[in-house]
Amino acid sequence: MDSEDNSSFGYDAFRRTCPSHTVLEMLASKWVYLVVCALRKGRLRNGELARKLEGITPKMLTQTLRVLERDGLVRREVFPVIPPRVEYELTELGQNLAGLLTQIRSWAEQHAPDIKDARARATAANEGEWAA
Amino acid sequence: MDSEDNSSFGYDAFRRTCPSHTVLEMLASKWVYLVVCALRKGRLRNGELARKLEGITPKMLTQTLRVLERDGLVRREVFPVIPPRVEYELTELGQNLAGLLTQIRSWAEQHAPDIKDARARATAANEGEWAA
DNA sequence: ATATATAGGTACCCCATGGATAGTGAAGAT
DNA sequence: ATCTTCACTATCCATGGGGTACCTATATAT
Repeated sequence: MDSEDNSSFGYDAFRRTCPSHTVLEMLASKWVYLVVCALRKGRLRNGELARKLEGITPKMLTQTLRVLERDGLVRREVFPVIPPRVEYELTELGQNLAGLLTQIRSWAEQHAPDIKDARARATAANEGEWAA
Repeated sequence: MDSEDNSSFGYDAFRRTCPSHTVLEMLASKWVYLVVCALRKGRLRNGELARKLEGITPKMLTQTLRVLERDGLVRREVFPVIPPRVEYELTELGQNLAGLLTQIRSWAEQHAPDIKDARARATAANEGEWAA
């Protein structure tokens, strides 16, 4: 009587050892979000992704793409030409996820002002605190 | 000509300086996911959360709750009794987000097997690699 | 012939963060 | 008097996120 609302298949992300927990850990990354969103509308090259994701370093980009490839969300295609050409695209599983992540991203964009306000209020409250 | 698909309000999570980017960073945390999901069905005490979220340490629980409170997603209510009693519940904004995060969690639970398989295949492929 | 640019990625280092463990305070039960 | 509960804090340590520099192999420019 405490598995409650887990979704139909016996998987429960609240349990540390559950596979879905590790999936959640993998998804819990800023760059995973953004890379998946960026690939949503079609395949992109490494350099194109690097330019689109402002502030990502080559290392983090590669690392993130490797994880996504390993987990079957992204497909990597190498063209044996010089200079090298590598393209990345979402798999079907990745497309599926991209829909949800895009919703999160939209939520973040829509509610950014609310959260900014909340933070400002929190800061103000804390600064008032030393007076008490 | 490259803001493309950002959602209607001029916010763009791909830009490092955009408020929505910092919101995404805040959401990109395993414990934020799980705490918000856990609070979805009603207010809970610190200890109840700790028991529900297997593996969370008191420090991470408090830290996560403080962030969520600061950002206006969670409300904290203290009852001045001994021993202390503190309850947490989602704000309206938090409820709103919880719907999306629960979808992600469901997705993780549904597709955990797919991803487990993909990881197994990736590992097998890498182990075959030394033979080539 | 040498130098430079390109594209994608690796190697190395550093520090911030996640995470574990122990401690705090106040009242009531034993 | 000591122990227990509850919600935290404080402190320490290790992991890994993140930055920078470098590498490879050719085509082009000089």
